Amino acid sequence: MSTRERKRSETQARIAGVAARLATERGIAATTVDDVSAAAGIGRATFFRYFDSKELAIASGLSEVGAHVLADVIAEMPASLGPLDAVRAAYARLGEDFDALRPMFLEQAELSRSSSVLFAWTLHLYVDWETAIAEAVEPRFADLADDDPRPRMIGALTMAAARLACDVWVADGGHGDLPALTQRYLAAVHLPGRLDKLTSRRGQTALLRTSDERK
Amino acid sequence: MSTRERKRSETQARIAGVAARLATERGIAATTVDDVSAAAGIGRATFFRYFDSKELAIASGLSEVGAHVLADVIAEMPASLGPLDAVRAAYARLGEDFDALRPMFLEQAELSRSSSVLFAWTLHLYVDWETAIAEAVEPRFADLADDDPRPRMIGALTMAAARLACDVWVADGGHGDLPALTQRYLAAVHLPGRLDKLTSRRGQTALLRTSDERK
DNA sequence: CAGAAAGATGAGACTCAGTATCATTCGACG
DNA sequence: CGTCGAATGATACTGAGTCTCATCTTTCTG
Repeated sequence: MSTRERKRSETQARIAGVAARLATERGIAATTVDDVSAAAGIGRATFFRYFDSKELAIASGLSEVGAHVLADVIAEMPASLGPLDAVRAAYARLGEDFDALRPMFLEQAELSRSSSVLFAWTLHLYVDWETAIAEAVEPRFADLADDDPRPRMIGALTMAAARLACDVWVADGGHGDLPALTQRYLAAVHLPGRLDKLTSRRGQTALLRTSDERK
Repeated sequence: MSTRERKRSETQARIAGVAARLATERGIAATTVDDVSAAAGIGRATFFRYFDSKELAIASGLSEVGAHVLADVIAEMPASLGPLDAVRAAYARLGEDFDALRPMFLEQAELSRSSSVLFAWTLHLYVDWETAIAEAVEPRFADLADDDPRPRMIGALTMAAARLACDVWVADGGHGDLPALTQRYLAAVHLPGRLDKLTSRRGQTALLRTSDERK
């Protein structure tokens, strides 16, 4: 990793961290980009070179536990597990360390739902997670066709389940057992083997078939 | 309905419609709130009394075909259908008239994905749809407990499937058959026939206990 | 190693989204 | 009518997000 790349990712992480901390401390509205930039030791213009919006930086900082960690944990799961089981196991694994993170996690979850602008950006971030999950489970599919929708389906459905579990947990004031709740919601997600039909209609990637055939 | 209420909803619809039209014609960035307000015959301040953000107004206008229509169609489906089947049938029903709407729908779908800000607000709107779907399918559950998550689960999972189908369709340039695509994605969504109960620390909440079939 | 090339940064100016205030107007209702 | 409360429009203000340009840093190349 070159010096340039390392500095860049360090700066990005620092901005996100500062943004999340300030937003947690004083609220989103009271946290200006100037504040974050100054606290992160960068210029205002540089801030926007790293994040498209203030909210995205905050949401990104709030979800450091998110996409990459989850993707890495998924990758570490036994190869014998199927895609869905691997995601469930990864969430279970993350849940083991949850107690220590609970207060922080609750605070951040409440923050991300406190402003509709921030919530919108959080949802936007979830789509990135979906993609990360999709990529992480890809190796667990045998005979995966190009543009096979199943990985993304896994990503989207499990994220939806995890989000709902988190919603319920937050609505309950964070008193419940989020990891267990998440497991139960995830248990409700199933991809039937039938989905194979989706991708192998006439032996090719039927879902994306297509303009060429029609023309 | 009083004059005041009628005018209010008329104004709201007019703003959303104008916002969507202008954004479609000239792009989002080139569409200012002043433009929309002027074209809608209202003042700038009034605009923000109806919508929290420019993007929300546009997204709202783009999705008139959305939540309410879908919810109404779900409600019209035969009572014999279970929640999931009702949603699938509703999408199928909407798909029947799709050919006429296809160009407009594609244009709007591409627009909503053209800007990450607008996309974030679109995702935010999808959550409203999830809620609308959840409410629409509620009557199709027997023995529905308070705070039963199954309706929201139906909403979230079907919206995720529909969104992915739309993504794939848009990525393909809108050449494919979106209604059929949506049906295939929706077919991949299942709530298993028998699920565990959720025990929360706060008490016991029936959760995901039975199949989605109405009994 | 020196200098060029490519990239990252900061400063400042600018547009426009979003908020707050206040006077005015409009609809509901007696 | 006349009054009250809600809706509106004008205005001013803060801050997000964009753009340009000069400067500095890393990397490439001879």
